[in-house]
Amino acid sequence: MSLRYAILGFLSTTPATGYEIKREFQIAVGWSWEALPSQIYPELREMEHLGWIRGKLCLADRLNKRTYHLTALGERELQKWVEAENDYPPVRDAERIRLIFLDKSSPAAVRRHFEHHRRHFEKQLAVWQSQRDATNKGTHPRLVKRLASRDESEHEFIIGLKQLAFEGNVRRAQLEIQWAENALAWLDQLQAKPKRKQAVARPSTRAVGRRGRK
Amino acid sequence: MSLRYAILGFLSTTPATGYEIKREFQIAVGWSWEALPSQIYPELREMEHLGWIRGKLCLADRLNKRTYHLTALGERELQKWVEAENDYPPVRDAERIRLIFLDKSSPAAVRRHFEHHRRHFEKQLAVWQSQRDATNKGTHPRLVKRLASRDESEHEFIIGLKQLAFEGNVRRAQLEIQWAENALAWLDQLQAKPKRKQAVARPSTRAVGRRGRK
DNA sequence: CTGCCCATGTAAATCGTTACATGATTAC
DNA sequence: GTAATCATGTAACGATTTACATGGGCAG
Repeated sequence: MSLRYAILGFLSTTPATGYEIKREFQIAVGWSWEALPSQIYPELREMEHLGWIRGKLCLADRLNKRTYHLTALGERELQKWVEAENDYPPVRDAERIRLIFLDKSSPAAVRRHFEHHRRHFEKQLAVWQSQRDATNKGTHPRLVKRLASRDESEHEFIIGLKQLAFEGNVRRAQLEIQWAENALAWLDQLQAKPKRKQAVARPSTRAVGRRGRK
Repeated sequence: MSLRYAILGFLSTTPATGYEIKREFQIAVGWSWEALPSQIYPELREMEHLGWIRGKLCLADRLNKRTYHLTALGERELQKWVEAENDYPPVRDAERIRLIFLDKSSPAAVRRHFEHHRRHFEKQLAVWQSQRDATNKGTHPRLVKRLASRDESEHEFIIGLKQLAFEGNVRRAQLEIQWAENALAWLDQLQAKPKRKQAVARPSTRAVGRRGRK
């Protein structure tokens, strides 16, 4: 049911069409909720039916374009939801399951696993960083729009919350990259001295924390 | 479709009944895949039908108890899956959506949000730490079982992978706790000097990294 | 006039949750 | 005997993905 509120939040900054929502929600990262048009359009209909949003047909464009905006009820419902205690989803991590049972595979296969992991989070990091930086510089377009309708005295608070959100996302991606690099270093070490019983190399608990990024 | 392989991996260490699988998969964290009996039992049936596992009725207990073990085909299918490139799930983070749109709420409501976040990950941390520690000390029961059937020369590799997995989970939980504490410190600062325009407190990018844990 | 982006959907299938159901065994 | 735990499910619902469908506007 979170998709509903993610859309509602999006519309609380500015009215938008289903297509515009689709664009933000389809970009793999950046927004914190991904969804496809086949879910978005029915959800918009449903919320209009509930009276949380209202859609206006833009005959000006002669396209079949509907721009939705929040109603007073929709605003209240959004407010209720954001203040409610968050319900954390169950842990489901296929990457970890794979890693744990890769112990019958070659080091090369394990290496591919970590390299893919690193690449994945490097891509995410780039997106989160650009959002964070735009937020810090005050050029984030959606943040700018949101500030426009609010009193100056509230700006510090509004900006601060976004900074925390994006900074947290950056940190998460950095952690995953560091972890993968630490794991790759461990593999290097294993392969370098393949048959020693002495001085066993274990993935060091300490080394993870150091910043060894190139 | 990952549930199938999570179960398969579980059974690759030791044969088990649906109920035993259910117990591990129901514990909120600890295992990296949560699932309920209503999903597990049908999945076992289906995999038996596919010939990946085989179930034996334990008449000894006079209970309707079926113990499943991997077939050679099942082992191959598991191996294929773990080596396949991981497919990362879409980003869906209700916590972040809430945070971003909490900007019309009171600082007290925002504080509750961060405190709940910290509590949630402190609980997770306790579980992951106990698993990591048991792995490091060599007392993790499932790891011990897995090592038993494998050649001594493989042990270092097998143990190392588990350590990496659990260490990564510990780090993730620690990151979330640090982040929440940093956020709470920012709130404190905001409320301490409520109306100054000078020396604006922003959620510092630097402070997150420091270790300020009690 | 072709291909791309705008713009909106529907239908079927899959994956996961919630609620309910049943009976046997074990500890008090 | 009665409550907890063992042990296995089924049915309905909800959320998400995949595949398919349609048509207008605009640039080359």
